[in-house]
Amino acid sequence: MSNKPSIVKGTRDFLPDVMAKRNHIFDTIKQVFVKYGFLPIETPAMETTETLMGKYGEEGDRLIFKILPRGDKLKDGFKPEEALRYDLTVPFARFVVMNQNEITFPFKRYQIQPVWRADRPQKGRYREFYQCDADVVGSDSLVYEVELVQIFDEVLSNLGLTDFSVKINNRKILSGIAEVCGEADKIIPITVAIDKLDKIGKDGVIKELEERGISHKAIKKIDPLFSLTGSNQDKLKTLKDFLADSEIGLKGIEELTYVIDQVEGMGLRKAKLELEVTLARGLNYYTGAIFEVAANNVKIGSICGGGRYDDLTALFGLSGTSGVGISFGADRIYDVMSELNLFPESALQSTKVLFINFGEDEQNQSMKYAKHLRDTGISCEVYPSAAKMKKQMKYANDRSIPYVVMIGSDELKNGTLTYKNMESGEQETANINQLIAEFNS
RNA sequence: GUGGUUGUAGCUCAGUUGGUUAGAGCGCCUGAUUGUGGUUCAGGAGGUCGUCGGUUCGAACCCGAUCUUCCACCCCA
Repeated sequence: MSNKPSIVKGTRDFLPDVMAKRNHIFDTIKQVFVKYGFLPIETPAMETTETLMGKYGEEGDRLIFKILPRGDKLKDGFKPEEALRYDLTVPFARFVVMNQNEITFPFKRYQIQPVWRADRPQKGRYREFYQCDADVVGSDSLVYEVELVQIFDEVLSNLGLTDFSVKINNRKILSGIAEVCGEADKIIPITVAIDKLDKIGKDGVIKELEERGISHKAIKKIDPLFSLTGSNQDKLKTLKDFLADSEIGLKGIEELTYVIDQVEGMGLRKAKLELEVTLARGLNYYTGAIFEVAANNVKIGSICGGGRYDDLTALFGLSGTSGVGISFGADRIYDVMSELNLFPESALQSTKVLFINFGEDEQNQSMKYAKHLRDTGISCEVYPSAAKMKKQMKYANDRSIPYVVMIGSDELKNGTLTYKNMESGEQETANINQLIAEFNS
């Protein structure tokens, strides 16, 4: 009856060498979040279905993992009351409403936890994956949009990415476009269609707009937006003329102009900031800025996303608290970094020294020295038995431990130790204090 | 959710029209080396061919179901 064990579709085990690299990503992100004044929180893996349902568009509900009810409730029509969280933003909105009296606004929080989607897996698309979110609620200041773009730039530059684009747009501009075309009520179908410009091209988008019942007159009006070119400033100018009759559209232009001017004024390290009118994103709670980050030259979906949402907490009974936030897709960033070979060697090392075990007396001496090394902050371990030396050396080699220390009968007698550099193969004899001095130099 | 694709040793993959005992490279284990890993040499172990069922004298190969992988939609990190 011992069937081969299996793992749930779209999920993964992480081995130590993979974890070292994943932690490198998480640590880098966390460090930047902290530097910008964000505070950590966590929320439960499960939320009530009521909290989650209806927040992610029609498609979103389908992708939420529902938890089967238990006991008698199971008979009662299979109505799930609990579900695994689909992202970190909606649970955060719920969190803010419930804890509004304990937190200080503007509240800046970061959160690094897994989320689950009942999707069909593909490369770079998992059913369990981590999001690393930073959000601010309680302020509609555009200062935060500027800072969030800087955070994208700083994190990804620190991770070693050199070629990536931060795409920015504004939902108000999309509303303005729909308004100017006389199809104000069709903003969702319009944005969903033009979002695909990259993928299906201009003709494909036009076809899709037709299928979605947009008038030919409106399509003709939208047409020039498909071939928007030039610098961000050029695009802003063209859009401003295009949206001249739309109050909301002009408001979007004004916001976007501020953010772009500020960011460009201060400069970015590696990121390219690109205004992209066709950037829409599926989440329909966005109301202002919309962000997406793409790694150029790697064929994978977006690696980060984000935007401003004015009404999200209102859904849970707290109005007047605008929020804006971003999310790093750690799993996709991992895939990109693997493909580009960007993980540093140093992300792999753990134990620095292995004590070779030659017998009981030698082991006792090694344990004393190991404690000594650990007290000075050097990570080390003692091989647990007097196995063949070849086996012990191989263990050090396989674990990429850079030094081994040998204490045999001679060293025991003389109060010395022999240490070997595993990379160069050189070895020397010293006493414990000299060894510590060597490692700390 | 729709359509397609993949599965053979720990890993990457061969495997002829269905025909004895299913192979290679790498990795692993043992020895050459009783105080020296990574290199070299010699030897060895390891497979219910994803799973279940069917066709056949006979199935890794043909058929069906199922799971998994990847891809295109949908959507998204």
